[in-house]
This record gives sequence, C-alpha cells and structure tokens, in this order.
Amino acid sequence: MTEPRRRPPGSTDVARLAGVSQKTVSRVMNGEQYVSDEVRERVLAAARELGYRRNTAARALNLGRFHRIGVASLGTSLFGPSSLLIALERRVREIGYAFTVVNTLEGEEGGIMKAVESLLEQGVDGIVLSEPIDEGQTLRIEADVPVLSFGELAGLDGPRVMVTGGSGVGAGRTATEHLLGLGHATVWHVAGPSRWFAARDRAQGWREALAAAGAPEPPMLEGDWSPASGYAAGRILAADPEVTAVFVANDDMAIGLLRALTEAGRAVPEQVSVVGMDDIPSAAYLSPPLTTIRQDFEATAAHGLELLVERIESGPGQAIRDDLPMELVVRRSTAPPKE
Amino acid sequence: MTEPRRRPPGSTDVARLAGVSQKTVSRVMNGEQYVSDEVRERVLAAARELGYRRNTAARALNLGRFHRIGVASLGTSLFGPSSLLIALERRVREIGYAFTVVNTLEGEEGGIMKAVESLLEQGVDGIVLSEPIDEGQTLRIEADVPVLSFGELAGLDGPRVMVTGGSGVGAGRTATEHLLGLGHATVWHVAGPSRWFAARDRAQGWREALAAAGAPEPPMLEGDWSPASGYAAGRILAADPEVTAVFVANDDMAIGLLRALTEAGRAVPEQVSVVGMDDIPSAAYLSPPLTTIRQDFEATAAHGLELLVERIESGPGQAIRDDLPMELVVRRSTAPPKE
DNA sequence: GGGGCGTCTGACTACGTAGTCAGACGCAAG
DNA sequence: CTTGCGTCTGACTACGTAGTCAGACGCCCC
Repeated sequence: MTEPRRRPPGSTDVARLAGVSQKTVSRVMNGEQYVSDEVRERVLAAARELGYRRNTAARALNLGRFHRIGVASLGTSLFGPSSLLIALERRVREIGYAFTVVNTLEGEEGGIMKAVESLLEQGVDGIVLSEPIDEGQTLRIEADVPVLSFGELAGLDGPRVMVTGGSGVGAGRTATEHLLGLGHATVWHVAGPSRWFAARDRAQGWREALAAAGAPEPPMLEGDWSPASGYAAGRILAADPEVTAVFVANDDMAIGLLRALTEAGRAVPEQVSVVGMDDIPSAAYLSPPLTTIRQDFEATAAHGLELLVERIESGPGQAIRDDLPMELVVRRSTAPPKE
Repeated sequence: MTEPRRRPPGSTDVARLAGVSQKTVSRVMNGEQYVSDEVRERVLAAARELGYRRNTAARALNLGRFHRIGVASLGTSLFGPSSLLIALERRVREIGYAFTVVNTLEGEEGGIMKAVESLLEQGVDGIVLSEPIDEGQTLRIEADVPVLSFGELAGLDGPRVMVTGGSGVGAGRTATEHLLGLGHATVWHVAGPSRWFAARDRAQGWREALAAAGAPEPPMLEGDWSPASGYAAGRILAADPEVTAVFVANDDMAIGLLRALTEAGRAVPEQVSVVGMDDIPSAAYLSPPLTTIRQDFEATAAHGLELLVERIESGPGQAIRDDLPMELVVRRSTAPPKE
C-alpha cells in the first residue's frame, strides 16, 4: 500500500457522485444555461461535498488562455511604483484575471527583457511594464502577447505593443507653473534618475513651463529618488542665493532637500519654495508641510488595463498616448518670493 | 480560409522539425541525461527557430504541480509590508517558483479567507500570509496546500499550516531598552492598529521590557500606521510633561508625532526622545534624524520560504517560532532625559 | 398525428507535456 | 560468439477540462 497521496477531486469524481456526466459538471461550474435546476443542485452539492475546485492547469490547457496578466516591475518600495502596483493588482482582479509580478532588480543587465521572458514562460495573456526605465537596448518582444507600457519605452518594439502615458509631463508643468505663478523668476529642478521615463517626463514638463513663461532654465540636478540624493542636491542649491523655488521630482528627495535647506539656514518657504511629487502620506506632516502633486494611480491602472484587456480579448487596436489626471496639493512649503 | 490564428508551437512541432520524437524534445527541454549531444543540438536549434516555449498549463496538468507560490497581502504601500513583499518575490523567483499576489483590501469582510480562496482557485503549491491581521474569525484552510504565516494568526488552523515570527517582540523590547538605558523613567508607546499582529508583537515587547526593568507601564496609544494618527497621538503626549520617551510602532507615525511635538514646543530629543520602527529611507533626514529599528526582510522572507518549500516538496515537518534579526539604528531623536 | 423547435444531457475528443515501458544499439567481459 | 549492461530513443498514455456534435424528450402548432 503506497502513500495515500490522494490527488484533488476532478470533475469526473463530482460527476460520479452526482450521477451525471463529466461534461454536465463542467457546464454547471461554468454557469452555462441548459442545465435543469434539479441537476444543477445535485452537482453543486456533490462538488461541495468533495471540496471540488476547477483545475486551472487543465482549463488553461484546454482554453489556450491563462487569464493571467503579468507585470514586470522594479522591486522598489518607492511610493509611486508600489502604489501603482497595488492599483494594478486590484484592477486586474476586478476584471477577472490572475496577477503575477516579476521584479527586475534595478541595475541588472537587461533586467526588463529577462522579466518579460520569465513572464512569457509562466504563460500570461498580457504583460504590463509598470515602471519602464531605459536600459539602452532595444526591447523587442517576439511573442504573440500584448504588452502595455506606462511611458514611452525607447526601443520597445513588437507586434502588439501599446503605450499609455502617466502624468509626468503634465505634473512637471503644473508644479512649475504654480511656482512661477507665485512670482518666482524661475524654478530649479531636482530630477529623478534619467533612466526613468517618469523622471524624464517630469523634467520635460518643467522645461516646457519655463519656456512658455519665458523664464530662464537653470541647470538641472539629478537625484536617484532617495532622500539622501535630495539632501545632496539641497546642499548645492542652498549655497546659491539665486535659488528661490525648486521643483523636486518626488517627495522623498524633497525631504532630503528640506533638511539640507534647514541646516543651511535657508527658511522654507520664506527664502525658498519647494514643490514635491507623490503626496506621500507624511508629506502633510513635514516641516513645513509639503506642497506636492498627487497622481491618480487607480485611474492610470484602470485605463491602461482596459486597453490591454481589449487587445487580449479582441485583437489589435490603435495605440493611445495621453496624460492622466493629477492634482496639485498646496501646503506650506511654497510662497511668493520674499524680496 | 479562417483567421490564421496560429497557436504557439508545441513540442510536437519542434520534434517534427528536428526529426525526433516529441518525448525526446521533452527530454532535452528538461535537461535530462541520456540524450546524445548531436540530437540535443538539433532539438535546441529547432526550438530556437520556432520560438518554442514550454506550455506551463500542460506541464502543470501533467505534473500536478504549478511551481507557483501565492501571497495574500494587504494592498498597502506601507514601507514594511511592501518591503517584505519585494523580498518575497525575489526569493520566490530565486528558488524557481512563480509568484502570485492577491491583495485583501483592509476592512473587507473575511478578506484573508477570500484571498486564500482565490489563490487556491488559481492553483498554487504554497500560500504565504504576509501581513496577517486578526479578522476575528477562525481561518480554516481545508486544501492540501501548505500555508506560511508571518506571525501568530489567531484561529489559523488547517492540516499544513506553519508560522514563523517576524521581529516584532524583539524590536519592541530593544527600542524600549534603549530608551530606558538612556535613563528615562519609563517609555510611552504609540502602537499600530491592534488587529495587526505586528502591532501586538511590538507592544508586547515594549511591555516585557518595561516589566523587566520594573518601570511603570503608561497607557498605550493606538494609531493606524499613518502620520496623521501619529500626529494625533503626539498632541496628546505633548500635553503631558511627564512624557520624556516614546516608542512609536512605525516611522510614519513617528513623523506625525515629531511634528506634533515640534508644534507644541517640545524639543526632540532635549525634552522628548523618540524611537521609530522600519528605518524608512527618509528617517535619516527628518528633523531631527530619527532613531529607529531596521528589520531584515530578506532574511525573514528567505527563512519563511525555506520552511514552506520544504513542506511543499517533502511534506510536513514541525512548526517553528522564532524571532528574526533586527537592528537598532541610533540617530539624533534620542538622548538622556534633560533634568 | 406529424413536424418542428427549444431544452437538456452525454459520448467523444483535443489541448501539450512528461512518466512508463519497451526496444535498439554498442561495447566489454566471459 | 554470447551475455549483460549502459546508453539512447520512441510509442503509448494520463492528466482534467471544455468544445463539438448527436440524440432524447416534451411541448406547441397546424
């Protein structure tokens, strides 16, 4: 007598117990019509009794689809990316798909491509590149799987690729316009790492707003999203008395910047105004409370996934590029210039 | 002529092209021995040419295993949970499994059970409850799938359940001992929501340390992890001149607390010392830089998953309960009491 | 009473992989 | 030369589900 390693019950077992055919069980489990109430009841009772659960593998094999969406993400606990990931998960589940994540450690060679390959091997119906960064190589995805990228990923190419915008450019523009509107002669910018398209977008929005207002464009500083890098940038900016307004590409860097300004005796907002981005939960409790920009990750996720699922279920459509809604949250870190 | 909806190539197609049997292709793809180099080469070439990828569904169906680990998480961008999730993903992939997340919106009725059910339907070989919270109901998991819970989940019951500790109790003890060691008569505590076992553990560590030192136990305040709730707690504590030392259950709440103290004119650390927990990246850049406790999520994830995979691959073993390493990071928010 | 249609059910089969078993071949030892 | 063993390969089959197709039955209408 071998190990009683009983395999889980299948539709055949349920069928036997209910005294019907396997096919009828399948019909009941899929809620098809043309099953008498009496039979349906009997099957459901049998299924309950046996603890029956449909076998996903067999279903996927038969249907040729997995009902699974894979996300290649960046494995960072940064507020933006992780918020987007949560929004994606929720939305994916709402539309009846399963959810898989593969993280690509930043800096890893060809990380995104590896992540995509891993997703393809797992078998997914659609792929999302949630935080595309520029890895300096073309990213050609051969498989017959639609791919959604949040942000223009240079070199991304393939038969079924589509791109939808975040709110980067608009956000950069809004933040900069806010500061200019307060009367500042120009606005400095501490950007995120340039490999990130989100960082590029924000910087571009900043540039556009300056140009539109005819304001001079000061040299741009680049951080790595971390408070430490914001602090480093802050030390540089604090030393320059010309600096009266700064747009920082995320709140974490803004925290470091605030600290550097404080240490240098530059008062915020009296001497320097600061705008962050993300509206992290602690933004309202910093010293001073931070003016920042809040993105709507729920909307971003929903919009992108809608496009993706449409491709999955009915084939190609046209790509879309658009800015999604965002909101300026004015707190106490911005004010008109002192002078 | 119908739509040329070509299905992806299978091992049969590769076999035909390479002039071998389907079984031989399978052998090559699985790296089995007893295949001549010449045949192996031919098969690999054919596979490359066709863009062949093993069909996960068929594999899973045949093997009866999915090589997939599912995580029921909480859908929050809090630093702790999201860091743990990232560590889990990385580790799961390292050990050759696929990774699925299902988030349970907090507050949802029976959220964890629903998440687990969803994972079971998807077909996973093991389940991780990454941030167990007390939903006030027994959580009996019927399926023959091993479950790993990070933290003692009341009512969690089932044939193959195991629990491994986080570092909550030890962290609470360490933080409190640090403050007592500086000479404070006692230590106040702002806890996380009591439904979270992580919050309970930290509070218990705090209590244990006070008891061990013979210090009186002041009333405990409870927040919801957010800076706003820390701020609220801070306003209460700031009003009480007795308060000289506070252990806050996470850094976000500590930020709110710091702000409340500052607004009330209570200097940190001169009048009040504060210890947080998590060591979020911005902790070092707050005013003042925050003394806090750093957890080793990588180790936690690795340790737990090791247990889980052992259960998956070789059956039951004994449950383990242990505290994992953590580290006190001393910065400037703590000092001996003024007087 | 016969024809037609709507409702309900089941037999058969495909999906792609890997386990089992059998057999072919070459080489070494007796 | 025979025997035996190690190496290599393929035929057959199971895995659990759902699509296709065919058939049974009851009812309504002419």
